[in-house]
Amino acid sequence: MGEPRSKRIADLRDDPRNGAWRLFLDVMLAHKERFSAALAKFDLSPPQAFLLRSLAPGAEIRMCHIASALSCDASNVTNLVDRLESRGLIERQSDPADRRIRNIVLTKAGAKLRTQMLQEAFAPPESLSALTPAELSTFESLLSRVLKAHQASEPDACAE
Amino acid sequence: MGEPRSKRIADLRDDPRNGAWRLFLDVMLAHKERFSAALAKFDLSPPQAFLLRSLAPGAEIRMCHIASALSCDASNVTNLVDRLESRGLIERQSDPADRRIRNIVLTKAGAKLRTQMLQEAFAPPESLSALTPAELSTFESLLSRVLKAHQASEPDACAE
DNA sequence: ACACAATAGTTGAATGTATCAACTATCAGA
DNA sequence: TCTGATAGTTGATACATTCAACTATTGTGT
Repeated sequence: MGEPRSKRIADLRDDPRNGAWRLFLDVMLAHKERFSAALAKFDLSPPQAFLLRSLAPGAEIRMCHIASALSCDASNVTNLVDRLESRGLIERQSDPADRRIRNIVLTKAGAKLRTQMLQEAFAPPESLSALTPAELSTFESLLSRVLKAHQASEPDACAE
Repeated sequence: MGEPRSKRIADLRDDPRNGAWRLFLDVMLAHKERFSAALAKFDLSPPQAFLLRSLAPGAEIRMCHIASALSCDASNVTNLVDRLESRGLIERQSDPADRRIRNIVLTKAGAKLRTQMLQEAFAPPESLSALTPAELSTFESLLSRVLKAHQASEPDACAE
């Protein structure tokens, strides 16, 4: 029990990942306002927007995969899908091979709204222009490696 | 009206910021689960956690500044502060110089819980270790410049 | 002083999010 | 065929979020 507390604090301070992650979260927070404002034009909430983002046009995706992509409960997905389906943006389709499964697909209107919404709400922020094209490329490659490292450590929550 | 649609799409595809921002959001999404799980131990919701994070121990901060830091409505801050105060984690203090203002401060219990919570829920993810210390330093500096560029373009919402 | 606008914060209503437990239906394997 | 796992829904509950309307207070211009 020499100096456990100050040692622990020093360790945390010295972790070179700390500052990077703190800045990551701050950048995230900084863009919440622009994001919400852009979504308001489409009458979409953030979770609804992320759900739409996860739907590739022309592709079908199971609800349990949406839950895993959004890291949320299955019943939450039921709720979100209900709202978007009632607006005619998506559709539930039954899977002929497994009748438990409901495949979600974009409607024509949904695909159109999704494209516009992605361009406005998910567009890169102006502040990214502070980086040169070379720096952007570096930034992208670093993020890509972080994401891959995460995916390698964490298997998909959904079975199959 | 030569080829407006394909030109627009090509422009978007060519924007070097696009891939970087998409990856940024994917990294954010990827860590939602770990974040929520860590917060569950403290019975805190994400907004409550970000509110606590914005409170420096020993410092006082106005509610309108919290609203601006969290990019949310003032009445939402009232709501969040109510909950945290009822748990004894923070306190409202009146400002002697301006009686409209309520300054928020951490209680002793709040400061303790905040420290533990920051270390678990806001700790850098393991996936950041995929980067070398030199790369982490680059990553941090790039994020810092993006954040600064944002702050330069957007003045604080709160007066003063 | 006075009227007036701006600011800080609260309240109540309305809607959406999120989780949990309990449930139905379906599939897959011993 | 029994059993357990999986996909999804439902209802209950709590919290988040915004809006409009409101009180209280401060600052400004005349």
